Amino acid sequence: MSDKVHPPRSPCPIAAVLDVLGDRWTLLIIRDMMFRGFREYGEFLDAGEGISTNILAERLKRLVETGIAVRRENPADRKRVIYTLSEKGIDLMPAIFDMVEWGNKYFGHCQIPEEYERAIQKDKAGLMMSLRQKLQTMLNEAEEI
Amino acid sequence: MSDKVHPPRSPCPIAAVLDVLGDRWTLLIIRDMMFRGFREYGEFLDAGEGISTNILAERLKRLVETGIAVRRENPADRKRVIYTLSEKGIDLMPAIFDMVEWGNKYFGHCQIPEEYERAIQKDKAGLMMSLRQKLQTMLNEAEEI
DNA sequence: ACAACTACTTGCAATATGCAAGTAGTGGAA
DNA sequence: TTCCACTACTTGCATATTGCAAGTAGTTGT
Repeated sequence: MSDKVHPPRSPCPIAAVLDVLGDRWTLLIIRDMMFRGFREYGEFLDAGEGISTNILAERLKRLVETGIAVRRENPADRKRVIYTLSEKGIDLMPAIFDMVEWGNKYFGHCQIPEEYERAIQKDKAGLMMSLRQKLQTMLNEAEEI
Repeated sequence: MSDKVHPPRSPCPIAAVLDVLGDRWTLLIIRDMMFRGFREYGEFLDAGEGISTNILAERLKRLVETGIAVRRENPADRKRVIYTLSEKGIDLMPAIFDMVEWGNKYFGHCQIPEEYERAIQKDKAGLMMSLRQKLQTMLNEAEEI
């Protein structure tokens, strides 16, 4: 996960996914974009996971380079930079939901709120649909700027 | 991803998942167990991804420690060690399928065979069910030893 | 004009990884 | 029974990546 290129990987989708998401931080940033609505550098930094500034900057750059996130400068307030999930990023939702469910099942010490768990079990597709819509809206707003 | 413990993470399932899977190799080993039926150290080593021996050994140990895989020595041929996915490991299947689909959609250079893709689109649940059964059988056989 | 804010960079020490080589316990053939 | 190959690892060391602390640059509000 640096600027350097890794040794070439096999032409397998999983290997390709790992080239982008296979580190300790990237998916947490995506999580904060997807579930917590975070959009700014400072928000990601204070997300409570203790990521350091250089790593955050590098990962955000990479997310943009790989087309998972979009970076916009706000002309109305040019000191703020907005990061939003792209379509490609939003499409990670099923995989991330599955990971949440797996983690929730097997790691007792870190579970999502029970009401949220019930909501998933009751209508996962619906939940995902409305979240997707929300993220799509955020993306469109970002594009308008 | 070493023997040392990382800085503590937030109590979020995603963070917990990343503590186990958040590196460049672990998921590839799981993939080989899940889709290719690999079970031995030597098979993983020659899987074509270029993992080095020390990393492979460390990751296998970690997979066992975290209960994702099971390690058995075969009394009939004591130089062979068999690694098999546990229930917990098998339960990663939905997430991995989703990642495969995502990677397949967005990384043109590394797609799964088209017939396989069609099979997924046609009857994903059925595919997963039969694969799960197969892995369950492998796990049971390993337990019998 | 200045202080605070936001998004980064930079330098360096601590960790983790990759590579090459070596070890230990079988098992099978001679 | 001896020896060679095989399998699953370990070890040592160079290189790469990360974490931490500090610093910089552009912007905004006062």
